[in-house]
Amino acid sequence: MRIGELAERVGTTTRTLRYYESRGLLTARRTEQGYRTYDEDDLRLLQQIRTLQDFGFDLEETRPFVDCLRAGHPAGDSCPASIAVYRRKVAELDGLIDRLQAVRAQVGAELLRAEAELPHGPEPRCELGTEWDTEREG
Amino acid sequence: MRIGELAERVGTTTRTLRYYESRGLLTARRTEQGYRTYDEDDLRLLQQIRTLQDFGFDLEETRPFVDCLRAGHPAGDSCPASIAVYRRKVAELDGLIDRLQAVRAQVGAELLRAEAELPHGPEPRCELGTEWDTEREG
DNA sequence: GTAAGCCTTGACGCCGACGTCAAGGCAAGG
DNA sequence: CCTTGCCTTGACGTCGGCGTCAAGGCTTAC
Repeated sequence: MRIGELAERVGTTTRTLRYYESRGLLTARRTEQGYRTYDEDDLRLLQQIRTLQDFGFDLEETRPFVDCLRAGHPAGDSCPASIAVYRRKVAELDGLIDRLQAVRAQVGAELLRAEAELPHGPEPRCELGTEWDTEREG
Repeated sequence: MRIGELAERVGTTTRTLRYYESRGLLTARRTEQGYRTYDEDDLRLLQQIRTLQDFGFDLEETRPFVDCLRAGHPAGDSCPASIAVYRRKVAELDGLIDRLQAVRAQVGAELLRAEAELPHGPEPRCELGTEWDTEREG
Protein backbone atom coordinates (compact mmCIF):
# COMPACT_ATOMS: atom_id res chain seq x y z
CA MET A 1 0.00 0.00 0.00
CA ARG A 2 1.05 3.60 -0.39
CA ILE A 3 1.55 6.24 2.27
CA GLY A 4 -1.96 7.68 2.16
CA GLU A 5 -3.63 4.36 2.76
CA LEU A 6 -1.23 3.44 5.56
CA ALA A 7 -1.81 6.77 7.24
CA GLU A 8 -5.54 6.33 7.07
CA ARG A 9 -5.41 2.79 8.40
CA VAL A 10 -3.56 3.85 11.54
CA GLY A 11 -5.45 7.09 11.89
CA THR A 12 -2.68 9.55 11.28
CA THR A 13 -1.31 11.72 8.49
CA THR A 14 1.20 11.22 5.72
CA ARG A 15 3.26 14.02 7.21
CA THR A 16 3.61 12.02 10.41
CA LEU A 17 4.75 8.93 8.56
CA ARG A 18 7.36 10.88 6.62
CA TYR A 19 8.48 12.37 9.89
CA TYR A 20 8.90 8.90 11.39
CA GLU A 21 10.91 7.91 8.36
CA SER A 22 13.13 10.95 8.77
CA ARG A 23 13.73 9.80 12.35
CA GLY A 24 14.63 6.35 11.14
CA LEU A 25 11.65 4.63 12.74
CA LEU A 26 9.91 3.68 9.55
CA THR A 27 11.44 2.59 6.26
CA ALA A 28 9.76 2.30 2.90
CA ARG A 29 10.39 0.54 -0.34
CA ARG A 30 9.80 2.61 -3.45
CA THR A 31 7.97 2.10 -6.70
CA GLU A 32 9.58 3.00 -10.00
CA GLN A 33 7.90 6.36 -9.78
CA GLY A 34 9.36 7.01 -6.37
CA TYR A 35 6.22 6.34 -4.36
CA ARG A 36 6.67 4.83 -0.91
CA THR A 37 5.11 1.40 -0.45
CA TYR A 38 4.40 -0.47 2.74
CA ASP A 39 3.28 -3.94 3.78
CA GLU A 40 1.45 -5.41 6.74
CA ASP A 41 4.62 -5.59 8.81
CA ASP A 42 5.02 -1.85 8.46
CA LEU A 43 1.44 -1.49 9.59
CA ARG A 44 2.08 -3.50 12.75
CA LEU A 45 5.24 -1.53 13.40
CA LEU A 46 3.35 1.67 13.05
CA GLN A 47 0.57 0.50 15.31
CA GLN A 48 3.17 -0.30 17.93
CA ILE A 49 4.55 3.22 17.69
CA ARG A 50 1.10 4.77 17.90
CA THR A 51 0.10 2.71 20.91
CA LEU A 52 3.18 3.85 22.77
CA GLN A 53 2.65 7.43 21.66
CA ASP A 54 -0.85 7.26 23.08
CA PHE A 55 0.71 6.19 26.34
CA GLY A 56 2.81 9.32 26.24
CA PHE A 57 6.08 7.75 25.16
CA ASP A 58 8.51 9.99 23.32
CA LEU A 59 9.32 8.90 19.80
CA GLU A 60 12.82 7.96 20.87
CA GLU A 61 11.39 5.69 23.52
CA THR A 62 9.58 3.70 20.86
CA ARG A 63 12.79 2.91 19.03
CA PRO A 64 13.68 -0.23 21.00
CA PHE A 65 10.22 -1.62 20.26
CA VAL A 66 10.66 -0.90 16.59
CA ASP A 67 14.10 -2.47 16.55
CA CYS A 68 12.70 -5.48 18.33
CA LEU A 69 9.98 -6.00 15.75
CA ARG A 70 12.43 -5.45 12.93
CA ALA A 71 14.68 -8.12 14.42
CA GLY A 72 11.85 -10.56 13.82
CA HIS A 73 10.51 -10.88 17.34
CA PRO A 74 6.80 -11.57 17.73
CA ALA A 75 6.09 -8.38 19.65
CA GLY A 76 7.80 -5.04 20.12
CA ASP A 77 8.25 -5.73 23.82
CA SER A 78 9.87 -9.14 23.38
CA CYS A 79 13.29 -7.63 23.97
CA PRO A 80 15.02 -6.54 27.18
CA ALA A 81 15.64 -3.06 25.81
CA SER A 82 11.91 -2.53 25.37
CA ILE A 83 11.21 -3.88 28.83
CA ALA A 84 13.79 -1.49 30.21
CA VAL A 85 11.86 1.35 28.62
CA TYR A 86 8.66 0.04 30.20
CA ARG A 87 10.35 0.02 33.58
CA ARG A 88 11.70 3.52 33.22
CA LYS A 89 8.31 4.71 32.06
CA VAL A 90 6.51 3.17 35.01
CA ALA A 91 8.96 4.80 37.40
CA GLU A 92 8.60 8.09 35.60
CA LEU A 93 4.84 7.88 35.72
CA ASP A 94 4.87 7.03 39.42
CA GLY A 95 7.04 10.03 40.14
CA LEU A 96 4.95 12.31 38.00
CA ILE A 97 1.70 11.14 39.54
CA ASP A 98 3.12 11.68 43.01
CA ARG A 99 4.13 15.21 42.18
CA LEU A 100 0.83 16.00 40.55
CA GLN A 101 -1.08 14.68 43.53
CA ALA A 102 0.98 16.85 45.83
CA VAL A 103 0.29 19.88 43.65
CA ARG A 104 -3.38 18.97 43.47
CA ALA A 105 -3.56 18.84 47.25
CA GLN A 106 -1.82 22.19 47.59
CA VAL A 107 -3.93 23.94 45.00
CA GLY A 108 -7.06 22.37 46.47
CA ALA A 109 -6.12 23.69 49.89
CA GLU A 110 -5.41 27.15 48.52
CA LEU A 111 -8.75 27.08 46.75
CA LEU A 112 -10.62 26.24 49.94
CA ARG A 113 -8.80 28.91 51.88
CA ALA A 114 -9.34 31.56 49.22
CA GLU A 115 -13.01 30.68 48.92
CA ALA A 116 -13.43 30.96 52.67
CA GLU A 117 -11.85 34.40 52.67
CA LEU A 118 -14.06 35.62 49.88
CA PRO A 119 -16.93 37.67 51.42
CA HIS A 120 -19.78 36.05 49.53
CA GLY A 121 -18.82 32.43 50.03
CA PRO A 122 -17.79 29.65 47.66
CA GLU A 123 -20.57 30.15 45.15
CA PRO A 124 -22.42 33.31 44.32
CA ARG A 125 -26.08 32.55 44.91
CA CYS A 126 -28.12 35.70 44.81
CA GLU A 127 -25.93 37.97 42.73
CA LEU A 128 -26.40 38.32 39.01
CA GLY A 129 -22.80 39.14 38.36
CA THR A 130 -19.59 39.36 40.25
CA GLU A 131 -18.21 42.83 39.89
CA TRP A 132 -14.82 42.00 41.24
CA ASP A 133 -12.86 42.48 38.07
CA THR A 134 -13.82 46.14 37.83
CA GLU A 135 -11.43 48.63 39.35
CA ARG A 136 -11.83 49.65 42.91
CA GLU A 137 -10.51 53.01 43.95
CA GLY A 138 -8.85 52.92 47.29
CA MET B 1 16.03 47.76 43.29
CA ARG B 2 17.16 46.98 39.77
CA ILE B 3 16.41 43.94 37.66
CA GLY B 4 19.44 41.89 38.63
CA GLU B 5 18.73 42.14 42.33
CA LEU B 6 15.04 41.35 41.87
CA ALA B 7 15.88 38.32 39.76
CA GLU B 8 18.28 37.06 42.37
CA ARG B 9 15.82 37.58 45.21
CA VAL B 10 13.19 35.42 43.54
CA GLY B 11 15.68 32.92 42.19
CA THR B 12 15.29 33.56 38.50
CA THR B 13 17.02 35.43 35.70
CA THR B 14 16.79 38.93 34.28
CA ARG B 15 15.77 37.42 30.97
CA THR B 16 12.74 35.89 32.63
CA LEU B 17 11.70 39.17 34.20
CA ARG B 18 11.98 41.01 30.88
CA TYR B 19 9.95 38.25 29.33
CA TYR B 20 7.24 38.70 31.96
CA GLU B 21 7.28 42.41 31.22
CA SER B 22 6.88 41.73 27.51
CA ARG B 23 3.85 39.62 28.39
CA GLY B 24 2.43 42.47 30.45
CA LEU B 25 2.72 40.66 33.77
CA LEU B 26 5.35 42.85 35.27
CA THR B 27 5.83 46.59 34.88
CA ALA B 28 8.83 48.65 35.80
CA ARG B 29 9.58 52.27 36.48
CA ARG B 30 12.76 53.60 34.93
CA THR B 31 15.71 55.61 36.15
CA GLU B 32 17.04 58.53 34.15
CA GLN B 33 19.52 56.15 32.55
CA GLY B 34 16.75 53.83 31.45
CA TYR B 35 17.33 51.17 34.07
CA ARG B 36 14.27 49.29 35.33
CA THR B 37 13.54 49.73 39.01
CA TYR B 38 11.27 47.69 41.24
CA ASP B 39 9.83 47.86 44.74
CA GLU B 40 8.63 45.35 47.31
CA ASP B 41 5.20 45.16 45.72
CA ASP B 42 6.80 43.99 42.50
CA LEU B 43 8.68 41.40 44.50
CA ARG B 44 5.47 40.02 45.98
CA LEU B 45 3.83 40.01 42.59
CA LEU B 46 6.73 38.10 41.16
CA GLN B 47 6.71 35.63 44.02
CA GLN B 48 3.04 35.00 43.29
CA ILE B 49 3.84 34.26 39.68
CA ARG B 50 6.70 31.95 40.56
CA THR B 51 4.64 30.02 43.08
CA LEU B 52 1.98 29.37 40.49
CA GLN B 53 4.59 28.48 37.90
CA ASP B 54 6.00 25.93 40.29
CA PHE B 55 2.51 24.46 40.49
CA GLY B 56 2.58 24.11 36.75
CA PHE B 57 0.35 27.05 35.89
CA ASP B 58 0.83 28.60 32.47
CA LEU B 59 1.92 32.21 32.50
CA GLU B 60 -1.47 33.27 31.21
CA GLU B 61 -3.11 31.52 34.13
CA THR B 62 -1.19 33.69 36.54
CA ARG B 63 -2.58 36.88 35.02
CA PRO B 64 -5.74 37.05 37.14
CA PHE B 65 -3.62 36.74 40.28
CA VAL B 66 -1.38 39.53 39.08
CA ASP B 67 -4.34 41.72 38.22
CA CYS B 68 -5.82 41.00 41.62
CA LEU B 69 -2.69 42.07 43.44
CA ARG B 70 -2.41 45.15 41.24
CA ALA B 71 -5.97 46.09 42.13
CA GLY B 72 -4.82 46.40 45.70
CA HIS B 73 -6.17 43.16 47.11
CA PRO B 74 -4.24 41.55 49.97
CA ALA B 75 -3.51 38.34 48.04
CA GLY B 76 -3.45 37.28 44.43
CA ASP B 77 -6.26 34.83 45.05
CA SER B 78 -8.59 37.33 46.69
CA CYS B 79 -10.56 37.71 43.49
CA PRO B 80 -13.13 35.40 41.88
CA ALA B 81 -11.20 35.28 38.62
CA SER B 82 -8.22 33.80 40.45
CA ILE B 83 -10.42 31.33 42.25
CA ALA B 84 -11.92 30.31 38.94
CA VAL B 85 -8.42 29.53 37.74
CA TYR B 86 -7.82 27.47 40.87
CA ARG B 87 -10.99 25.51 40.17
CA ARG B 88 -10.13 24.89 36.55
CA LYS B 89 -6.66 23.82 37.57
CA VAL B 90 -7.92 21.38 40.16
CA ALA B 91 -10.27 19.85 37.61
CA GLU B 92 -7.50 19.71 35.06
CA LEU B 93 -5.17 18.06 37.54
CA ASP B 94 -7.79 15.52 38.54
CA GLY B 95 -8.36 14.62 34.92
CA LEU B 96 -4.68 14.40 34.19
CA ILE B 97 -3.97 12.28 37.24
CA ASP B 98 -6.77 9.92 36.27
CA ARG B 99 -5.41 9.50 32.80
CA LEU B 100 -1.88 9.02 34.02
CA GLN B 101 -2.98 6.39 36.51
CA ALA B 102 -4.81 4.53 33.77
CA VAL B 103 -1.71 4.66 31.58
CA ARG B 104 0.44 3.58 34.49
CA ALA B 105 -1.80 0.57 35.06
CA GLN B 106 -1.70 -0.37 31.40
CA VAL B 107 2.04 -0.01 31.04
CA GLY B 108 2.54 -1.87 34.31
CA ALA B 109 0.41 -4.71 33.02
CA GLU B 110 2.28 -4.81 29.72
CA LEU B 111 5.53 -4.85 31.62
CA LEU B 112 4.48 -7.84 33.72
CA ARG B 113 3.24 -9.71 30.68
CA ALA B 114 6.34 -9.00 28.65
CA GLU B 115 8.57 -10.01 31.54
CA ALA B 116 6.68 -13.27 31.91
CA GLU B 117 7.13 -14.04 28.23
CA LEU B 118 10.81 -13.37 28.33
CA PRO B 119 12.59 -16.78 28.61
CA HIS B 120 14.98 -15.87 31.39
CA GLY B 121 12.51 -14.22 33.71
CA PRO B 122 12.18 -10.71 35.07
CA GLU B 123 15.78 -10.36 36.18
CA PRO B 124 18.84 -12.01 34.75
CA ARG B 125 20.46 -13.84 37.63
CA CYS B 126 23.14 -16.13 36.38
CA GLU B 127 24.01 -14.55 33.08
CA LEU B 128 26.75 -12.02 32.74
CA GLY B 129 25.13 -10.22 29.89
CA THR B 130 21.90 -10.29 27.99
CA GLU B 131 22.65 -11.02 24.40
CA TRP B 132 19.22 -10.12 23.15
CA ASP B 133 20.17 -7.02 21.26
CA THR B 134 22.44 -8.93 18.92
CA GLU B 135 20.94 -10.22 15.71
CA ARG B 136 19.40 -13.61 15.64
CA GLU B 137 19.43 -15.46 12.37
CA GLY B 138 16.69 -17.82 11.42
C1' DG C 1 42.59 55.00 31.25
C1' DT C 2 40.63 50.85 31.41
C1' DA C 3 38.62 46.84 33.06
C1' DA C 4 34.70 44.91 35.52
C1' DG C 5 30.15 44.62 36.28
C1' DC C 6 25.85 46.35 35.96
C1' DC C 7 22.27 47.64 32.52
C1' DT C 8 19.76 48.39 27.56
C1' DT C 9 17.36 46.54 23.03
C1' DG C 10 17.10 43.25 19.38
C1' DA C 11 17.13 39.04 17.49
C1' DC C 12 17.94 34.27 16.73
C1' DG C 13 18.05 29.38 19.01
C1' DC C 14 15.88 25.54 21.37
C1' DC C 15 12.73 21.48 22.15
C1' DG C 16 9.08 17.81 19.99
C1' DA C 17 5.96 16.36 16.84
C1' DC C 18 4.32 17.50 13.61
C1' DG C 19 1.06 21.41 10.34
C1' DT C 20 1.07 23.84 6.26
C1' DC C 21 2.42 25.71 2.05
C1' DA C 22 4.97 25.65 -2.45
C1' DA C 23 6.05 23.71 -6.76
C1' DG C 24 5.93 20.04 -9.27
C1' DG C 25 5.37 14.74 -11.14
C1' DC C 26 2.31 10.80 -12.34
C1' DA C 27 -2.04 8.35 -13.42
C1' DA C 28 -6.89 7.83 -14.34
C1' DG C 29 -11.38 9.47 -15.93
C1' DG C 30 -14.38 12.26 -18.78
C1' DC D 1 -6.80 17.98 -23.21
C1' DC D 2 -7.82 19.00 -18.67
C1' DT D 3 -9.11 18.18 -14.10
C1' DT D 4 -8.76 15.53 -9.93
C1' DG D 5 -6.29 13.20 -6.75
C1' DC D 6 -2.69 10.82 -5.48
C1' DC D 7 2.36 11.32 -4.66
C1' DT D 8 7.32 13.79 -4.22
C1' DT D 9 10.92 17.06 -1.76
C1' DG D 10 11.94 21.21 0.69
C1' DA D 11 11.31 24.52 3.81
C1' DC D 12 9.19 27.49 7.02
C1' DG D 13 5.59 27.91 11.05
C1' DT D 14 3.73 26.51 15.63
C1' DC D 15 3.72 26.62 20.86
C1' DG D 16 5.95 28.25 25.78
C1' DG D 17 9.30 29.90 28.33
C1' DC D 18 12.82 31.26 28.24
C1' DG D 19 18.68 30.80 26.83
C1' DT D 20 22.15 32.96 24.51
C1' DC D 21 24.43 35.90 21.83
C1' DA D 22 25.56 40.83 19.86
C1' DA D 23 26.60 45.54 20.32
C1' DG D 24 26.51 49.08 23.00
C1' DG D 25 25.88 52.61 27.37
C1' DC D 26 26.68 53.82 32.36
C1' DT D 27 29.22 53.69 36.63
C1' DT D 28 32.62 52.30 39.81
C1' DA D 29 37.13 50.55 41.23
C1' DC D 30 41.80 50.31 40.59
